[in-house]
Amino acid sequence: MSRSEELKTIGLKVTTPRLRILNLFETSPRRHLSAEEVYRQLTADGVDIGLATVYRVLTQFEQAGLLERHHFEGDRAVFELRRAGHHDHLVCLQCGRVEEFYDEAIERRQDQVAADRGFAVVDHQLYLYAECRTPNCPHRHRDAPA
Amino acid sequence: MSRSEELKTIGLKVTTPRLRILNLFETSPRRHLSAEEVYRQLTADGVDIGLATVYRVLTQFEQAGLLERHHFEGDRAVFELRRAGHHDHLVCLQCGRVEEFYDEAIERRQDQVAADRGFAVVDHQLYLYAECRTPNCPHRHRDAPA
DNA sequence: GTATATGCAAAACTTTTGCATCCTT
DNA sequence: AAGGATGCAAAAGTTTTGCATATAC
Repeated sequence: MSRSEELKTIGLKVTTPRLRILNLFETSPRRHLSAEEVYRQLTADGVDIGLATVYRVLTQFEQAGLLERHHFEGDRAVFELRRAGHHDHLVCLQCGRVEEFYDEAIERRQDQVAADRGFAVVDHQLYLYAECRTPNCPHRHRDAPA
Repeated sequence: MSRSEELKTIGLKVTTPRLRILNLFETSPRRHLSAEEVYRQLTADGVDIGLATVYRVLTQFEQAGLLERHHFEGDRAVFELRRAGHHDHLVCLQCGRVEEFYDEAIERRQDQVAADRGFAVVDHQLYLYAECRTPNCPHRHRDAPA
């Protein structure tokens, strides 16, 4: 499905800001972006776009299931393209890099824990904050931009 | 250990705002409180305190390991007394109530997942967002104050 | 008495909203 | 042509900071 079709499918008109934002998430090496980062990147790419539009589009994409919103540590939300499979996140405390993982056993236990209490899991967020054990870890400090 | 001793242990002077905030977390039926909620509750109790002080003290308590900071869904952070055992959170999507749980199998798998990737888990956050399956769930809507 | 803590006000930062204009269909 | 989308500016909400005063030790 093309990007334009993808937008139409979710009932949104095909506009430049929406296409550029979608394109950014699909091509950026950084998979987790804040609204501010999206705005700065597109502006740097010469796109005439307002920060308010970025916020509106990100929220729309989230509601349509195209993006996932995360609240890692810190104030601002970051967004990520919702690809085929669900996954959780491991955040490196040295460099801030985010690794993704999926563990079937953890998923099953979550459902079980909820069921034991009379609940059914609708969604979940699991973040592991961890230190790299690799000798001479080449990662930059977490505050460094990527 | 008394509350005063607890404060001295972490290198903070024993002041009224700090004692009242600590006392609030130790006695409140609501275990998860935002800065604004702490401020409103203490003000209602007749304590003369500023919102800025609440933020400062909460941050100090977090750094001292007395409180844990959470970013559930939404913008503002909530704080919780760090009691004996670690636990994770199950948030009811009907009423916003937070249930706590601890699952040894999940904890073990988290360590394993990180180890497989060359990391050691320092901290983690796991939130389950779930729907109550109890017939005639008596819970209020999630926006209702508790 | 000295260093720390506080309250208030102002600032900084993130996100949302009002509105006139522009664009998609 | 009509309704939705955009950009800008202003507003709203959360958290931090500057500073004079007050408090703990």
